[in-house]
Amino acid sequence: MSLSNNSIERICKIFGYLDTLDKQGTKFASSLDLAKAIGATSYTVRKDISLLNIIGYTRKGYDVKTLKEELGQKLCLNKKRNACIVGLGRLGSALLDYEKFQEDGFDVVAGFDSNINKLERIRTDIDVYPVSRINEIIIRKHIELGIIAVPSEYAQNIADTLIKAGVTGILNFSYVKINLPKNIINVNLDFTNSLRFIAAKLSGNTTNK
Amino acid sequence: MSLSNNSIERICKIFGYLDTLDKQGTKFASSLDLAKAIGATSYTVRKDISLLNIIGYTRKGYDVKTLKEELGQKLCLNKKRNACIVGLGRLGSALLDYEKFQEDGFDVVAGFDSNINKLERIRTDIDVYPVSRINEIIIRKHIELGIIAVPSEYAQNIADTLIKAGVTGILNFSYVKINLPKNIINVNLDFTNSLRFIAAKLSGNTTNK
DNA sequence: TAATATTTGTGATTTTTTTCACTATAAATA
DNA sequence: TATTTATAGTGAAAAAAATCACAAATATTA
Ligand SMILES: NC(=O)c1ccc[n+]([C@@H]2O[C@H](COP(=O)([O-])OP(=O)(O)OC[C@H]3O[C@@H](n4cnc5c(N)ncnc54)[C@H](O)[C@@H]3O)[C@@H](O)[C@H]2O)c1
Ligand SMILES: NC(=O)c1ccc[n+]([C@@H]2O[C@H](COP(=O)([O-])OP(=O)(O)OC[C@H]3O[C@@H](n4cnc5c(N)ncnc54)[C@H](O)[C@@H]3O)[C@@H](O)[C@H]2O)c1
Repeated sequence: MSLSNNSIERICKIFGYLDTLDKQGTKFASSLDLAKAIGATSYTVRKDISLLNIIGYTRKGYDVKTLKEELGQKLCLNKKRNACIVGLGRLGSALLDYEKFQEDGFDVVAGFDSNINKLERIRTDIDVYPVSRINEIIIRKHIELGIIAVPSEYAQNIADTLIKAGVTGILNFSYVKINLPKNIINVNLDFTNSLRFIAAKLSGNTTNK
Repeated sequence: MSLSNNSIERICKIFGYLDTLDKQGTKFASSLDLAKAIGATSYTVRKDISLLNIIGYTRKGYDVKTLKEELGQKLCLNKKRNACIVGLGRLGSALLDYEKFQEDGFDVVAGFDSNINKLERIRTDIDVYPVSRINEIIIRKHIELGIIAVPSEYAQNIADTLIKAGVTGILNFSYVKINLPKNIINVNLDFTNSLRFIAAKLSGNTTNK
């Protein structure tokens, strides 16, 4: 099996939308329904799904529950994974209390910060620790994913620490690109770049593809 | 001029990195330096830049200050734009106090929430208002960009309200895709999808392109 | 000054991605 | 039951994107 990043991204969105549909009690969804919900075309959706050898039903579309199950299986989205958040400032503490991660199978089981006072003051159900304990806790709690919400100048260092401890996936909210071994999967979310993208498109001297 | 979304995204990242280089005092950057910093190849970077008719210097690369200025000009990233945040909960209030938006030319000039108690309790330098005043304030403060951080079920409604008031760009942090007229530019940032993407790639049964 | 090394700029090529166009199928309807 | 309609599946075509390859330019070094 071999999917492009674009296909993976689309399928992840479809997966999320199927969850919404399922909770609403919707039984079937056509490729066009799915396409609209994720901002793609129906051809692309059908191609993506058929790349995974999943089939739908003529004149009905895809069975919501089944498709979600199968997509989840093929992309390993059904398996729960443990995550931690490093940097419990404004953004990190918001993330720490975002229950949806858990609902979606990403269990945030630890938070880390370098500021001991902050650790004492923080109110949350999730265990929080000083950064000095990253290695120990990641191993003990089998943490696979690291979410980085420290000031950008420390992001690379924290990433290195996380990886040394065994984390294999990193979601980085700082605005620096971190350099990682290529077996580590990494996504950078820089909100400023999203605003820039919007501003650039608004300026209009670009295609709209 | 006509740039693909991919090119725009890369250029936005380059723009941000040039800012970092400039602050460090770095004078020149080669296409390879830029490529590494944004996770692309040097060819692609050179193509992107030359699509904008910007030229570099043989054996030196690009002049950091000049390139930043020119990219900013071509993509309208130098112009300041006013933004507002709707939904001042955990995420929204973190965003409200994120100074970097302002440094990068995005002035967050208003926050809105439906909860009056929250508005009274919130501590921030930015003016906050009840949602009933969205229309009035957006017009009065010339707000072009709306950042949506309300619970997902209200996101579409808030988007409609923002657009009616004149906002033309939307950054949506909720997990629903909002439907918008096509002259409105919109980016959805769903963190769960980023984690899913990482999980899917970790599972390994995908290409690494 | 000559030789060398580095880096841009870009047309050509290759690869990837998307879209099209059409068949097959089965549900709904007459 | 026959007809119509909606929708999946998919090879082929088209479009888009990325990469290559190399000439041109100029800084550096010998
Ligand atoms: N606040 C936002 O809304 C927002 C928006 C976009 C991006 N970000 C990015 O997220 C990151 C955090 O931003 P923030 O606004 O939450 O900052 P913040 O200053 O509120 O919080 C940073 C936290 O990291 C901790 N910290 C500092 N160094 C550390 C280290 N070496 N190890 C562990 N913890 C450490 C601090 O004690 C603090 O609690 C930054 O990289 C920022 O660019 C934040
Ligand atoms: N907390 C996070 O870290 C996080 C992470 C990813 C995505 N999100 C998304 O961001 C959004 C906000 O999440 P949150 O955790 O900050 O939620 P929250 O419950 O802490 O805050 C939501 C805020 O929106 C306000 N609100 C509710 N309805 C409103 C309306 N109609 N108009 C204006 N304001 C309204 C509430 O009063 C509250 O202050 C959600 O869509 C969530 O999915 C949050």
